[in-house]
Amino acid sequence: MPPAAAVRPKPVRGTRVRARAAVPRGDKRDAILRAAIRTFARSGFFGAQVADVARAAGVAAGTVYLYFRSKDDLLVSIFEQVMGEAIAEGRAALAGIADPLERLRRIAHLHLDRLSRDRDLAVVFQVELRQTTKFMERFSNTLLRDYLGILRDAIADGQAAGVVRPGVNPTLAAKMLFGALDEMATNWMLSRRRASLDGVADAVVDVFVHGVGVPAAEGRPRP
Amino acid sequence: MPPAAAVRPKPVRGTRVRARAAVPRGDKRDAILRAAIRTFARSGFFGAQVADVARAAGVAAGTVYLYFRSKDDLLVSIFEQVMGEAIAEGRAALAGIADPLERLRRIAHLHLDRLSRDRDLAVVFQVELRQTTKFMERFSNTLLRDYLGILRDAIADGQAAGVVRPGVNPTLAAKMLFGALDEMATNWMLSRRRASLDGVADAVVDVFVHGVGVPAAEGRPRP
Amino acid sequence: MPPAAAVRPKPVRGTRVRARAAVPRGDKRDAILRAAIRTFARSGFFGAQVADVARAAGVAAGTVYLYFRSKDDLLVSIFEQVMGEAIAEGRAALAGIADPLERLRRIAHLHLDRLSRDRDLAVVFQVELRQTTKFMERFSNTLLRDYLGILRDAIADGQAAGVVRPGVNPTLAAKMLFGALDEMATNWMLSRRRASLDGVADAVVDVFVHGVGVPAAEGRPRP
Amino acid sequence: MPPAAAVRPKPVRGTRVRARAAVPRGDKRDAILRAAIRTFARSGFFGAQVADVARAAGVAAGTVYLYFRSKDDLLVSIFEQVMGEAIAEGRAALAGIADPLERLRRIAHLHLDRLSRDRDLAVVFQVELRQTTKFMERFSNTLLRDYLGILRDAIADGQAAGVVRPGVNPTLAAKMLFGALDEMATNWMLSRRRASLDGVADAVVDVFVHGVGVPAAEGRPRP
DNA sequence: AATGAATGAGCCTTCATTCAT
DNA sequence: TATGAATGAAGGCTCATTCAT
Repeated sequence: MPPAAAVRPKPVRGTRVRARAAVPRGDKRDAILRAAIRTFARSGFFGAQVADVARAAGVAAGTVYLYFRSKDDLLVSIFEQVMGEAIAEGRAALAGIADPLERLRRIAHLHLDRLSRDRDLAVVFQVELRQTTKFMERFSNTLLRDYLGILRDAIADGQAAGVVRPGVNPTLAAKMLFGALDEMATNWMLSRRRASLDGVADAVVDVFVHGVGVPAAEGRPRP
Repeated sequence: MPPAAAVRPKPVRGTRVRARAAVPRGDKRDAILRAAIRTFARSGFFGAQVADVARAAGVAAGTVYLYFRSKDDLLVSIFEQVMGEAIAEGRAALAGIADPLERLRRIAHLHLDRLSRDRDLAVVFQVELRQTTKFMERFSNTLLRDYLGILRDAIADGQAAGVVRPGVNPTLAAKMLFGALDEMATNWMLSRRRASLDGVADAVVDVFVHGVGVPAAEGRPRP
Repeated sequence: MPPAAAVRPKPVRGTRVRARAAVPRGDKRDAILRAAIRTFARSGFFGAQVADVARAAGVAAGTVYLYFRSKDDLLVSIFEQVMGEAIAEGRAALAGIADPLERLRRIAHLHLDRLSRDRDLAVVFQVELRQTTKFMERFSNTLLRDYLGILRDAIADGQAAGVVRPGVNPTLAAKMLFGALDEMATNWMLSRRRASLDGVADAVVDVFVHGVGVPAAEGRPRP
Repeated sequence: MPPAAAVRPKPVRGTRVRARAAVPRGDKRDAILRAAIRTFARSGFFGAQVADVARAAGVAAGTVYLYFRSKDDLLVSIFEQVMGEAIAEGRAALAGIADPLERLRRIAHLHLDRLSRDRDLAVVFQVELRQTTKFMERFSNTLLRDYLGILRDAIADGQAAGVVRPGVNPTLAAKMLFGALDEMATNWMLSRRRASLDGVADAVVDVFVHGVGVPAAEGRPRP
């Protein structure tokens, strides 16, 4: 999906650029990050203690601070790490798709599939990452800016191609689609039942493209 | 043990108003609630201290606990109070409207108008109230359940009336519309510029009802 | 959030002692416990703050909670720790004594000697540990149950051995002796003068065994 | 029992020495005091709130302070009030009894009977009144000083009359008897079963006077 | 005399972060 | 690198006491 997404918040330690390859460079960092996702999802960001994350990662509390500057940094890093992967995955998936509406469909699928693959991650993204306006704004200025840009571009492309109504405001429509997908994700995450999100992406895009109204009769009162 | 001499910390309001009325009830409660909205919006729920809320309300810290059980209760009460008002307002506004699609349009307006009327309130509703799955679930089980129900019913009514496509899943469509409105609200709240939400409600409902696609010729490039 | 730079608050003790020993365990715990005895004795349990105890122990406030669950736990731990030592000491001291009355005499000595050895401890045991029925009951169900049992057994043994009147109820007599000793301890603890308890144990047991009355001629005025 | 016992802590209000008799002078004060006994017994002195006492007495919180200077004063007043009654009762009961040992027997009965008549009062006297060395000392310097004086005098009288062994230290013996009775009271108060204290007083005095030892054979080892 | 709403000082406890080893 | 014991600032909440009515 979005391109670069944020700057590495400056390497905390060991600047030696992986001196010897086989060494588990980042192995422990990953373990801690995964533990953080699990822990934040289960206890909430404020409810979770750094020591809990450390325990879940199988390291000592102090070790967390060898890889992350602070508890906040843990949350930010989750965001950046996951976004980085999502972007790469998104890029690859969208590579050969020219049809603007098909692109939207693909994006919707990627969005929901990725989150439904890992509920803990979904919790972190749908809830914990929105703790404060502080995070929200960061979130907004990276994920959303880029993500909405892609959606908007696809819609604008659709207008150029004549498959999207000229009267539609692409920016507003992009926000709508994002909001709709976001709500689906949140709803799924909160629901106890493991109802899959399969098919939801298609249905969302269908309504988004065709609307709920009856094509010809819209707005026309019943006789 | 004793709190010392204690100087009257300056009367909170005009005390002599309304000679023998029974009004003071809830007066202070409201003041605290309003102060809480302001404070939570500015500092975040976790960042705000109960003492800050009290100060903003012009009362002593302990006074907050005469009206609310806990800091959490403050947040929950904001939610309930505002929701109560919104529901009442909504009911009244929707009373005479029979056309299902017109109902949706009204709801969208109410939704965005109410939040854009008070940015602090918007912050609390769009961010602080979603702090934790705990609140989220509460939120989901009251606001959303009812709210989505209203939207869903309008859509289903639309199907019965022949103005909404039979193929649309009313529940899913309701969530989409809510998600779209919610995203508009969040976006507005985060944006620095005071761009009004005027007109947005209509645009959202337009896309929701007609879709972004070109009516008859979707997928077919224009000549 | 962070605790600031934090200057080492001065090392609590000689840190380099005992090159590679495994001793630090419990070292600090003991220091805190001793500090608690001192602090509770001087300020009373409710009057004392956990921070006072920490300061007296030369550690940070938070450190107390690494060794004890709560302020209450501090009091309970004093009780258990001291009782454990007292019981061990008592067992050893009573080991070779067969004569029931001599056992009572030894117990009385141990009881008063132990408390008079440490006035602060005496205050905690005679006053603070009886704060509430909650503690009282705990106290009663451990200390007293066992302690009274030992006294009662000695008295019953004395009956079997023919040195204690058959008409005496061993349980009641045991409580009386305990009450007498307890009162001596409390009295000593409250008295400003450092009058020693030496000799008191013997006097108490003497009255307990022989009574205050004139042996044969009780009630009959001397000629 | 003891004579004057403490000074009224200076009348809090209404110095008019009962202007018109029929007015419920002190009626409310008594109600509050009784409520305090009940409340302190159930929740402990520190656990009980002044508001609880007020509620139990059927008055407003502020009213308590019209009759008592502070929460502490409530406890002290219970002590003084009850002691006053006990003293009067004791005086009357002991009036015509010349025999020193019989006096002791009477005192023991009065002591235990009074407490066993009202369990809440017993709790307050056996536990709550010993909260702190502060109260303990006050307790010691009034109740105990006077009470022990009476016991000691009786014992000394007994020596003069030849019914008490000359070797006995009257002061020490008095403390022993008090300690024994006190322990009986505490034990009874803590025990769940409502076993009466009837008969206990006689048994205590019996052991106190005759000792537990076998008269002739005391100290003489079995052959 | 009585009320009870309001006060605000005080305290236990938590937990992110550090640092000697 | 890793550890985890120690730190200490911070804050929600209680409750004895006051005082305007």
